[in-house]
Amino acid sequence: MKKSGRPVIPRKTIYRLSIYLRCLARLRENSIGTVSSEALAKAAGVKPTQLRKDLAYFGTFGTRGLGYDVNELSLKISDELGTSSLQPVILVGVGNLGLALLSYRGFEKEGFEIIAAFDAEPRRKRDKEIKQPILGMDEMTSFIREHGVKMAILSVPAAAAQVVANRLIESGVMGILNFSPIVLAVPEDVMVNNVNLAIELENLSYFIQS
Amino acid sequence: MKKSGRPVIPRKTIYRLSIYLRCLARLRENSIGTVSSEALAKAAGVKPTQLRKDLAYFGTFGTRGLGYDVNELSLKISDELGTSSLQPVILVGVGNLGLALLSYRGFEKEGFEIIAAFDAEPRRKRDKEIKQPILGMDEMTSFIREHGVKMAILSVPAAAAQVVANRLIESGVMGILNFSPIVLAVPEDVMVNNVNLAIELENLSYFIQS
DNA sequence: AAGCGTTTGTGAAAAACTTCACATGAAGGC
DNA sequence: GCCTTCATGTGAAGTTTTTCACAAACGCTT
Repeated sequence: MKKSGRPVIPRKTIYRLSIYLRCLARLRENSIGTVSSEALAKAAGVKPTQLRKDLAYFGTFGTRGLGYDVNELSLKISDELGTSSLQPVILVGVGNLGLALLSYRGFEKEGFEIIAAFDAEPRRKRDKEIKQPILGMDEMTSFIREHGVKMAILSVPAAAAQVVANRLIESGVMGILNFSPIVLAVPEDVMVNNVNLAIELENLSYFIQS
Repeated sequence: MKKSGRPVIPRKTIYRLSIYLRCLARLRENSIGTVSSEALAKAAGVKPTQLRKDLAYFGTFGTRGLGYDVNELSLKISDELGTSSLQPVILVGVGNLGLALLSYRGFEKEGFEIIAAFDAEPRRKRDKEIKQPILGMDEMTSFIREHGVKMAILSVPAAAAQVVANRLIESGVMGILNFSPIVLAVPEDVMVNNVNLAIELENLSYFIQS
């Protein structure tokens, strides 16, 4: 049975919807009420037709001859992305990077909250004051189940990544933002997004040489 | 006129080459001398045919019936990516995230070195000891020129990102790894890779809901 | 030295994604 | 109320990327 009449929205489109949403937020801050696909596309770094195609996947919101209502479009994209409700996230691996992510005040504004962190040495001295509790790995599974956590940020060393990922998935986590420099093996229904800084740099360096 | 006989290698392929390189490194650590496209592809999370197509863009290195020599293939990919030589990188914006990146001991191993950081308040008290100098923004341009810096990591607040990017580009930077949550407007010959954590999370959350 | 099993390399097909071209609809002036 | 102007929405065309299918080539065994 097909799940209602909705078309499958391509992964790349979803990615761009997030970008549009941020551009729209800036327009709102500047009290701009209406925007054309041309202007919004420029702000997002894409072509106008692409923006319109992206939106067409889940509705038609524009007014011909005029453009899009900034507030309305924000709402519709937010709705589509399911960003309307605050999602609880946990972080595993409180090293340098993990600690920085914990202190990063940019998530809440965007609809996410890191509600707890886990580390093999939870009581290790850390330079920085943070508000989230740092718990031991043995408490992880029960915490995930109790709080219905569905997403995790993984910033443990490479050697531990797969083991920890397995435990996360067993406990009910469905999405992992992976900062470890290895490719995780996961079941099909689990989603992994990789952020690998060395690869990004390597990538840059290749293209600026040519 | 076509620029020598070399085909243009797609961006995505370059990205995957970096991944293959890391998988090969792990095989080497385990003293594995030969690997089939099937095994390597599995480790990298891609299909075997894709791996072979990717390699075919710049040569043929395998032995039919046997597979690839791990050392040789590592070398060839490294060569292609131009990762053989250490690249100097600067970081701009020493906030939470910037500081974490400075402390991150994963770049050198991969052929990059953050040789200096810049901040509007270079003398601000920071909790952590780091080895790189933190300089003022007024010293940035001369530093870039003197050291022939071609790549920069941008981790300043959104409001400052475009202005700083402009200055980086004027000074000679050709590649920017952008952590600010805005889309930078840059000339065609300048390459920007965006890393936006909120978008990655949003992306995850969308796909685990369906 | 020939045959067998295995794995690469690659043209061709398929799928995914982007861009084009233009008809359609809405707002505002005359 | 009609006409002009503007910008959306969308089928079709184009491009890029992935996957398929299979011939060619190598090592190993006999």
